[in-house]
Formats: sequence, structure tokens, C-alpha cells
Amino acid sequence: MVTLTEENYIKAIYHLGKQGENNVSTNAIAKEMETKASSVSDMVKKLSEKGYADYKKYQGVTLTKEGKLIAVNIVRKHRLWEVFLSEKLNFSWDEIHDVAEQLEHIKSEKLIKQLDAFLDYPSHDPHGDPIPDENGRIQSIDKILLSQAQVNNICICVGVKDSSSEFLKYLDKHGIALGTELKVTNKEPFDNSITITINHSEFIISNIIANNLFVKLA
Amino acid sequence: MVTLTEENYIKAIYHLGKQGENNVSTNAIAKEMETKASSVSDMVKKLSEKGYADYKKYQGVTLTKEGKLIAVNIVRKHRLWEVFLSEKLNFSWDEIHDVAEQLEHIKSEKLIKQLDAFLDYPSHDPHGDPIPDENGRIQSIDKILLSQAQVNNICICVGVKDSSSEFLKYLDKHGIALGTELKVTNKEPFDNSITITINHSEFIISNIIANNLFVKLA
DNA sequence: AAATATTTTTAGACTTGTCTAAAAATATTT
DNA sequence: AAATATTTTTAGACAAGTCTAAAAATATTT
Repeated sequence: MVTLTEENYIKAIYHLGKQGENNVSTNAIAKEMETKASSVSDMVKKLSEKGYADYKKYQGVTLTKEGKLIAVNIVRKHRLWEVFLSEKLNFSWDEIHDVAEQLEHIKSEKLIKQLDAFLDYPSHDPHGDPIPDENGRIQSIDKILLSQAQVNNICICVGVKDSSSEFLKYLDKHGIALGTELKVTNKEPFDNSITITINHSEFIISNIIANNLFVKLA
Repeated sequence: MVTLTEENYIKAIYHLGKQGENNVSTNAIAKEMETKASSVSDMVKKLSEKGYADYKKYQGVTLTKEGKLIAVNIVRKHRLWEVFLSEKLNFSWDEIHDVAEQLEHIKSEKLIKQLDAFLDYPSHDPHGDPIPDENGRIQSIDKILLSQAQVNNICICVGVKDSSSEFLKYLDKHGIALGTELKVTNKEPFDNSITITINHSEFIISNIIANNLFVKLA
């Protein structure tokens, strides 16, 4: 049995360690979870004893195969619920996260299976992140940061790197959503700002924005 | 802030005390929650300190107005989720409860508001129990136990008293669902069994069944 | 109404997960 | 490579919620 707290630690290790591949430091986890390093030390020892993580004192922690499976399952649930909240209950980008964070811990295989079917087997969540399948497999798409696109490239917005409420609200305000098509009409070398055209109207976005928006080339 | 455990105790007191009106004994709560009386004693003291319950030592416990509001809100959430599971995710009567028991604790006003709208403001859950409105008001319907119906009464099934998995499966097997119309064709005084007709086919049900099925007169 | 049985409460212990403060290990400077 | 800084771990304490065992109150018998 995996407790709710354990699930949250496993999830944090998974995300901090790039899909659970990399080693993660105690402090990094403490920061992510807003707890103290001492609490992390205790928990990481526990996860290791339960076989969810490999851990040597002072050397950070990595998820085991079993730990990764748990993590990917939580991610699957989280993202399916995000689709539900967005598509069926009209939640906006920035309202989704907190609720999905609670819903992801509901335990019922059937629930997720049926929800998946009800939503017609979505492949990506509203932030453009891929939804792992029942076996934990993740299918990713060819995406680049908008800042890496070239002048005259035509791109489609497929995801965000920063999913903070502020950033999502910014995008909303400027009419940028998943699926929005845009053209890069200029890149300013001085401050790395980018001029883009959406629906024949042109505007300038800062490098910071361009660095947090994933697009694919059309 | 109401903890998950507190919510569960409040809910138990509410149900055991007939919509929170009656006084409930420590032992009754312990039995319902599958804990020990000593744990109940502690918690009931805490609920009373927090203003959710009135409690005098050795005299049992009653919900305050505030406690009742919390309870009715949980009931509302529980029943809305039951409708969702049943109507949208094709859960059967007997699979619903466990999952709804988890979902009822998710905290988000907006979630419940939107879910209510998404389900088109249902008035009753799949077991026939009324769904309290946003202000906690419960609208009940004129229902009687099937055992109280008279010979030749034509009735519509509107709810169950016992919602155990076994009972619900029994009903399913015999083609009895909410909304099913049936006619009482005979009552046997010896064992209080009842003969009913559904769709022109007649069969006999025991007094135990008739005592757990709510109907309204057509 | 005394004796017995049942219910309820208290006291003290245990678990999970948290914290602070101090000690130990590792990293970085100089 | 010694000194300093940072990270991580340990030790001990605390809160929530649970339990067992014993004491106190209430209910039921006889």
C-alpha cells in the first residue's frame, strides 16, 4: 500500500529527475514539496526500504522500476482528470491544476479506465503534455521551444514549459491556446524578443515567453 | 479546516442520527466507522471543541447547525459523483459507492458547481436518494416501502433502503431498477411475501426484499 | 436497591509524517 | 590541503489519529 504522502514524494522525484531517469538531491525534493530536508531524508529512506527508490546516504535518490510505474500512473491520472476538467467542466488552464492534484490520488482502476474511454482516449492534456497509456508508455511529439524557431517558420502551439497561473493567463489574454497557429515574422538579436503573427495580426513577445512555449513546425 | 477524518465522523453522525437530528451514541459511531469507542470519544470531544457537535460526556452527540451543513455538503458531493459514475462512466449500482466515498472529499467549490451543471442538475442519485442543493436544502419525495403497498397498487421504484452490493445485484438480476413500474398482485399474510407483476410477468419477492425497496404510488 | 452488565471515558502507548537543532559528510574557496 | 560553506543525516520532540487496558458512569437484572 502506497500512502498519499509517499505518492507525492514519488511524483516529485519523478518530475525532478526527468521522467525518473536522473538522480535527485534531498534539497531539491524539499524545495519542490515545501518541506524540510530532514523530512525528505526520512521519507527517502522509507521509499528505499519499500523498493520504490534506490538510495545511498548523501548520494541522492533515483526511482526503481516499480517507483517509476507508480509515478507514471499518477501522471496518467492527473492528466486525464485535467482533460475532464477542461473539456467537460469548462475549467480554464490555470484553475485545473489544484483540483487535478487532489483527483490524481483517487484509487480505482475502473474509474480511470472508464474516464479514459469517456474522454475518447485523449493523447495529451490541456497543457500539451502527453498522457501515459495503461502500461505507462509515453508517446512524445516533436516539439521545440518557440525561441528555437526560425524566422518565417509556421508553428502550432502544442504545450507550455511553465504552467504557472500567471503565464497561462498571459497566453489566454493574447489569444494563444493549444492548436493556435502562428508565424515567426522577426527575431530581434538584441533582446531575443520575437515577432509573431496570429490571424494576420502581429505582435512582439519577449524571450522569456518564447522560452516557455512549445510549438511544432507545421 | 476540516480534516478528512473529521469529515467522515461528521458524516457518520449525520446518517446515524437521521439527517443529523437525533442524538447518536459513541458505540454506534464506533460500529459504523469500524473503530474503537475510545477513538470515537476523543474525536467527538474534538468536534465539539471545533463547534461542529454538541456533546456532553456519557450523553452521546448531536451535530450543530454548522456540523449539519458540513454533513449535507458531503452528502451532496457524494450523490453528485454517484450520478456521474453511473450515467457517464457506466458504473453499476454496486460499484459506485467505494469510489464516491473517495471523491466526496475533494475540495473545490467550482468542481461541484460545474459537475452539477454538467449532469444537468439531477435531483436524485442512482439509489433514489435526493441530492441536497447548494444551500443544503433536501427535497424529498413521497415514498413508501414496497411492503406497505396494497394489493392492486401500481408503483414506481424510487429508491433502496439497503444499498449493499448483494441487494443491488439481486435487484439487477430481477430487472428492478429506478423507474421500474410494478403492480402488487398479491400479499401473503403467512410470511408477508408479495407477488408483483413487472411487464406482465409475475413473481414473488420475500418480505425482506419488500422492506428494503422504496416505491411511490403511480 | 444491590448486584451485574454494558457503555463510555481516561490514561498511556504506537504510527505516520512533520519540525528544529546539532552532528556528519561532501563541496567549494582560498 | 586547510578552512569554510553547503548539504544531508540523525536525534529528539510534536500533532493527529489510532489502539489496549483499566476506571468511571450509566443501564439492566434480580
